[in-house]
Amino acid sequence: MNTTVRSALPAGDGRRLDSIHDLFTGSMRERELPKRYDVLRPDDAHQSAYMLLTGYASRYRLMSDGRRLITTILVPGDVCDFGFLTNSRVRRPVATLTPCRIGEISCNPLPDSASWPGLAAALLRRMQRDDVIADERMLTLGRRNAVEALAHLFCELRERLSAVKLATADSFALTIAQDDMGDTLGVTSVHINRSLKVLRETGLITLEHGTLTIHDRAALERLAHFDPAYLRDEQD
Amino acid sequence: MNTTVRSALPAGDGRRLDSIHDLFTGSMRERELPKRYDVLRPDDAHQSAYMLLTGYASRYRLMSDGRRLITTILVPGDVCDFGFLTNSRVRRPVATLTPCRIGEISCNPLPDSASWPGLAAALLRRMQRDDVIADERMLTLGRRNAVEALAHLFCELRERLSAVKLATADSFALTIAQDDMGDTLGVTSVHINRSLKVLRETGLITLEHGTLTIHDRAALERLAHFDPAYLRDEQD
DNA sequence: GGCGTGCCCTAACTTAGATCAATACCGTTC
DNA sequence: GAACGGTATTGATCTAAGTTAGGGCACGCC
Repeated sequence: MNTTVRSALPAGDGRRLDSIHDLFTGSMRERELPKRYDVLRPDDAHQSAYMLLTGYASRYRLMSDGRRLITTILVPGDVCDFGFLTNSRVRRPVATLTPCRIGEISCNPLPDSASWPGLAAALLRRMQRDDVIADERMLTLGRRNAVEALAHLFCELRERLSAVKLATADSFALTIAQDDMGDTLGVTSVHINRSLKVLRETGLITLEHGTLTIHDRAALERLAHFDPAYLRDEQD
Repeated sequence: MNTTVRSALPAGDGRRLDSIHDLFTGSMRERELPKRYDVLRPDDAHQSAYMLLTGYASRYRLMSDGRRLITTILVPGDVCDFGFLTNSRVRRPVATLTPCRIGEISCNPLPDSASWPGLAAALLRRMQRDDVIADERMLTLGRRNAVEALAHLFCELRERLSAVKLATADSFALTIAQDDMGDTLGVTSVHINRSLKVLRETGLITLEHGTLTIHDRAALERLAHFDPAYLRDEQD
């Protein structure tokens, strides 16, 4: 159906499409993007589907007076936006936070959801996972203080990066600027800096040369009220 | 597919299923629920799909120490949760904020998405609409002050209720408690009360006997940085 | 080498919103 | 009609975070 996913794959292609990985690998074009590059601009048509391959990117919202909020931090393996599934215009801008590599597939010869139920289910699960991540972020924005917020962000990123083999039990590359962390957690970069100092002085973490090291993960998770359950892909 | 939507409708049913309305009307069972009733409890299986018919309900998140955030306010016509589309457990609790009437349809003989592409597309559009509403709420939580937040909430509710003929150009029934507004906007009910007073004293609104009246909608929208575009169902 | 630019870090002061506490105002129920 | 539970309202005080304004360091560029 043209409102969900367009025409079917060229017949005889023979590929299995049961996961998002299947969808991208093979047909995707890779691009290197600099820091602060706009991947999706509001009101543009969704021409392609994008997957982040390396680096950090963000979905964000701007206010007319310059206030900004990063609504989602994207890590490698994440689909930049699911708007390509409907024939809509871009509603949420997406931009890189660091230099990135992204994979792009054209929207036009997109496989039909009906003939690839496994893919449709995988897309649905991903969308719902994004939703619970968003809910958790809302809880942070509305009810956690800055130190808890930062702790929670670190726990969440570690967990998500760990799922794609980019984090160990206690460390990962964190190259996001403090300004961007501020816009993610709804505070100023000055206050991010202060809160970072608290976490450092409590001995919970160190952050240097773009690497975050967690010294006491249990304590950090307790401080953040972090429960990894919401990130687990329950494939029951 | 059992991970997306289960078995097909009994053959020969003959109904068209091109909208969410089609899905519910006919096969749904109606229930009257009191205020503060749990519609969906975390970790339960999704047995049914629910649509709110009258009243206000909420998706929310709790922290172990009692802090709460309402992540979504549901108005009549809204689907309580889309988790029923996958065979997952309830991840986000849903509860009524006022006495409500809801429509319930069993998950088991749910129509197959493949045979009802119009329905699948409608569901997808609804989910994406919820996402942009969530993003806008995040902007509120992270970057708007309490008066702006309240103004924005009122503008958004008016717009959404207006789409289902439950609001006029300048008024609608607002029976949500100040406590719940606080948990929606990430502030205390005391501060909601004070911000409400500001809006009243500025002459922008009155709120009495459960009815909100907007006296200067343009001014309220300007104050809130409200742009109704994100709510419009662009059916291009 | 000097200079700009983008981050990081810190301090001093201000403010939005939290907390605590008291009173008022319902609509129910006995 | 009294008693009660839930909600709204307001005041006084406190605090987390904002604002403003620096200085520092690393980098790429002319």
